Amino acid sequence: MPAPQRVSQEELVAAIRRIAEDDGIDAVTMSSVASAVGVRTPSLYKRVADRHGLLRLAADDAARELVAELSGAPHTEGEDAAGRLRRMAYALRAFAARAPRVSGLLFAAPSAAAAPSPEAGEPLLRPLLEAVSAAAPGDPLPAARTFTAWIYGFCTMEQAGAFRLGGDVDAAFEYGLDVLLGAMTRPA
Amino acid sequence: MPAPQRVSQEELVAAIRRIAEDDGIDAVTMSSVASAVGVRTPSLYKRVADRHGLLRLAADDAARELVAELSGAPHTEGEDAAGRLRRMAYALRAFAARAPRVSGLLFAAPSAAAAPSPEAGEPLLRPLLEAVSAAAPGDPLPAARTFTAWIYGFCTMEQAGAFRLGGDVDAAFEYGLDVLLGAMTRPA
DNA sequence: ACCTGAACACCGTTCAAGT
DNA sequence: ACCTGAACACCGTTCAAGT
Repeated sequence: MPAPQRVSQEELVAAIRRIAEDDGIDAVTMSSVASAVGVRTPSLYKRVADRHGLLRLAADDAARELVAELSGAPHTEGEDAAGRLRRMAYALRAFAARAPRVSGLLFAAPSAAAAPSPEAGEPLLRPLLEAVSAAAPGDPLPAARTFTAWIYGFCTMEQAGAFRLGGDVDAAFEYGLDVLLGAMTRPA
Repeated sequence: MPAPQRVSQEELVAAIRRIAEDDGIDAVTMSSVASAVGVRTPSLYKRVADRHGLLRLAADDAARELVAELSGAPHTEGEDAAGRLRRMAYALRAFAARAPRVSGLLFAAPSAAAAPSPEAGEPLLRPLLEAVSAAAPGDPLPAARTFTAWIYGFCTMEQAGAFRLGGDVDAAFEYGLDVLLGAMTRPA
């Protein structure tokens, strides 16, 4: 006798992300998620291949949300490529601050199986590469890699509490952004 | 009746690091480490408060090793601060390539309890900060944070296989290094 | 002083059985 | 078609007992 799904995808993803942000990635267990959505553990295997699948669900959802934010922001009329990159950098950092646990999954998942699926990750990388291409003369790849390495490293370290020497972290972010955008837009 | 320790600190740390690099951080369990050094699980609690303590042991050891390499390299006579930073960057990247799993612990441990202890981490950060101070005019903190964020992000992404678009990854490293050192040594 | 066996509460995962 | 109870092999951790 056919039976309809008891928990929606939205409920499931919301529960995973809530647990991740409240109690950490390690707290996202089959048990905790199952009991959060009111079901027994084995039922989750109908939705997901294994525990990493739960994390990928959260990562994909975060990627989708971030993509929506990046493309949702109004393209100011006279905005140049450097300005677009700057806006993206702010959005990425704000997202990392708002959802530190899942945003860690976006760029450096504990396992490839917990990383966003290629289909979810690609729309996140593409606009970044496009903006770098538009801003930097010549080969955009080294510039894009420098930019993403820096912003990923900065947000990760900030969220990990690695900036322990005091000082103004916002100012350090601006400094880095200025350095990178300056170098990219300066003709080689 | 007093009894001497059965496994040396060196054996213990070596086993942890070997398991971490061979099978991943998740494979560093009380059980796997205990059986690798030929002892029962509960015995490990004489050496370490909990599982994160095992990871910290590895992280501290990696930090010590890296510090030795950084300070061991011969100070070329006429070397300036930018040259010293460049050498450090090469050393960090080489270490990340050689010991990707534990080097991940160095900068972004899954938990603060698994991060290097302050005493082990400080000698790693200090020479970096000093070199940046010597190279960059003005406040060294933003410059140092930009440098460490970039190099951490680059090495992590490289080791995670995140640079999937082909191209010359070495060239991207040189590009980023040139950009950052150039900006730091240029007067503001 | 160090090590151990036994025990506890917890995991992820599988699978036959229920509806 | 989805859900479940029961079972399995595995964790981390504690602690009283051994030497």
